Amino acid sequence: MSEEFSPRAQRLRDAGHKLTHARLTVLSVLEESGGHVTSAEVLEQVNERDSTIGRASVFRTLDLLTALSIIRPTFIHTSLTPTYVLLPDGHHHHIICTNCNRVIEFEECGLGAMAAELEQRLHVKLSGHLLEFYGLCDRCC
Amino acid sequence: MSEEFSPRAQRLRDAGHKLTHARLTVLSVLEESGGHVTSAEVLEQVNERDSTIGRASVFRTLDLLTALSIIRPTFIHTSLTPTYVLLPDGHHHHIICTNCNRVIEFEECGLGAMAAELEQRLHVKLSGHLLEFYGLCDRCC
DNA sequence: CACGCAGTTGATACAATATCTCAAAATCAG
DNA sequence: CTGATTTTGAGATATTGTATCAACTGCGTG
Ligand SMILES: [Zn+2]
Ligand SMILES: [Zn+2]
Ligand SMILES: [Zn+2]
Ligand SMILES: [Zn+2]
Repeated sequence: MSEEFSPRAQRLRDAGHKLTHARLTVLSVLEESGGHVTSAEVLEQVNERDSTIGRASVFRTLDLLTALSIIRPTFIHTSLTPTYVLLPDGHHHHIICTNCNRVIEFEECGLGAMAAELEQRLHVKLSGHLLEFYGLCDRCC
Repeated sequence: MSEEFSPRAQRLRDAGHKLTHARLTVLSVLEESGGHVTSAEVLEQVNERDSTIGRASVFRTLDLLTALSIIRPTFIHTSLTPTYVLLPDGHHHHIICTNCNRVIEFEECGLGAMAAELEQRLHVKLSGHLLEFYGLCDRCC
């Protein structure tokens, strides 16, 4: 009986990567976070669960998950630390307040048609997208 | 007779900021770059034009321009350096190849209606957006 | 279920990148 | 021009990510 892995872990394996303890730990931290976590927060959470996992592996895993379009780094406020979001169905959408840096997520998106058109016209194969609006939130208007 | 400034410089002034030499230099570097420049590239270009401008001011200006939705940092490959793009009419769109990290820009976007709907429903005031697709480019398919 | 190899790891030193501090300078309204 | 205020620049410092490489591990094979 083969062990059960999360769908995202399966995607890692299907892409030819090993399901190591370090990778599974990083992935579970990301999955249990509310989204928009910085690398420092991921490092801290990973360390809480298993302090033997090295920093380098955490960064390597974040890069790997990014390459597989499982997560995506975005810049909210400082240019120094990106925050990572999961791309649950391949996409993610939010509004960033340019005054208070609050992030408002929203779900709906009608970008399927645009993606299909781009794929055909530019001969690319798209696996996800991120849509960010900037402006002032209701508190800052 | 008042000096002429670029529309983006005017936006800075209108928002209550001074049009200093450092800020105008950073802005002109960004405007003359092709877009997708890293902070290191901006620093280098600024330094070429006026080596007396300090690093701190360049970073401060990048943050300020970001807050005003004049530019936007995005993450292309390494997690270490964001690249900045101008938001010419408030928006920018590109496709990032998750294999070779090539960036393909495209112009068309039908997000005006979505922006209007979000403004009304969430009581926000939007000033721009960034749309990123991820996938494989034509060379990597 | 042991074997073995390629992929992966972790410790540490290192590199790259951004922020802080504060006296001095520059902007710009009046 | 003058003065109130914002902004600057140098460099030390903090933060964040990478390189190196011997040791280890996942996992296919038999
Ligand atoms: Zn706000
Ligand atoms: Zn979407
Ligand atoms: Zn490519
Ligand atoms: Zn657009």
